[in-house]
Amino acid sequence: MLELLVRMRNIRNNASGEMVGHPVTAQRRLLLDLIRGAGGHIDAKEIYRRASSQEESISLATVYRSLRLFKELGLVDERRLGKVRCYYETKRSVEHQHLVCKRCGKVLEFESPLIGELVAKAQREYSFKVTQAELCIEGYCRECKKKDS
Amino acid sequence: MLELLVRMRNIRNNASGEMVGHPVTAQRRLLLDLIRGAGGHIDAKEIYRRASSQEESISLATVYRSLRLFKELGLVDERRLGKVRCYYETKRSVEHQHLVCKRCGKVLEFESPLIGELVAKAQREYSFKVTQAELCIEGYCRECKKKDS
DNA sequence: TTAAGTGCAAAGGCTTTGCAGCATA
DNA sequence: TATGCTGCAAAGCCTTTGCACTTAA
Repeated sequence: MLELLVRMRNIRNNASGEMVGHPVTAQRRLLLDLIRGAGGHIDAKEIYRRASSQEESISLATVYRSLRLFKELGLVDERRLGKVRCYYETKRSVEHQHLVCKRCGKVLEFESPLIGELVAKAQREYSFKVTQAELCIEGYCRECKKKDS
Repeated sequence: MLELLVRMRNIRNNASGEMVGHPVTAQRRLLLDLIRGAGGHIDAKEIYRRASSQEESISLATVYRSLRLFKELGLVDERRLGKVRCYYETKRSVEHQHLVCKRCGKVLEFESPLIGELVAKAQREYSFKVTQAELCIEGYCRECKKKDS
């Protein structure tokens, strides 16, 4: 946690080239804590709901503004899973992808070196500079598969 | 084209088990034509813009309702590329994925058998019944890469 | 002290829906 | 003729923004 806050405080260069920081406010600390504690796959509304219960006056606007900042600083990843909503999770060292159940909404994590190969292929064949690769697999999880049949 | 309309007309079962169809209206014909003619990656607003120029009174609601029907009938695929918008394209035999340029918005198509392997792995390891797999790669295309550096 | 963050409320963009009238089969 | 599609306008959902006030450093 500490290192994230340090990173927040020392990340920009101002006009004179000095390193200047983003103030570490109580709200930002709380939100980052919540996202880290959520273990991945939490959306803005749920972050707001949990934050409100600890800090009644926090606003949804602050949640979105903080999420944008965290993204820019590389502290969290934003993923668009399923239909509409964005989900957030703190950045992890190992790349992973998601399986989303269309019936119960459960999100499973999924890892494979093949993703890296796909990215490499895109770079090679299209001279494309890849900044992000997202595989979203939709379907039905083990339990929901049974229930439906 | 013809076969798509036939499909639309004969796709449902009513309460008595007879096949009944969705009426083929002028609007649906026009919209399906436009989507097929667009060669992929067209969004609802653009579909509406083009449709309006041929049929002034058509409404955006009809565009969205038709898109939903086409999806349900399996006539078109809906893909969420980049940040927010959905793009539509007529269903093709070969599965493919997309590379989206963050600078100019261009969408490149991308094919690889590795996707199939990933899906197979998900099914195997998680007992997951996969209905859709979408890989969205973001980054910078050849031209924009040059311009930026 | 001062640049930057915050809450609030309003607005924005995309998509869906209620309703009365109209068209397809 | 009867089911169900259409246009219109309003609403819904998620996200962003303008403004005046407050706060971290």
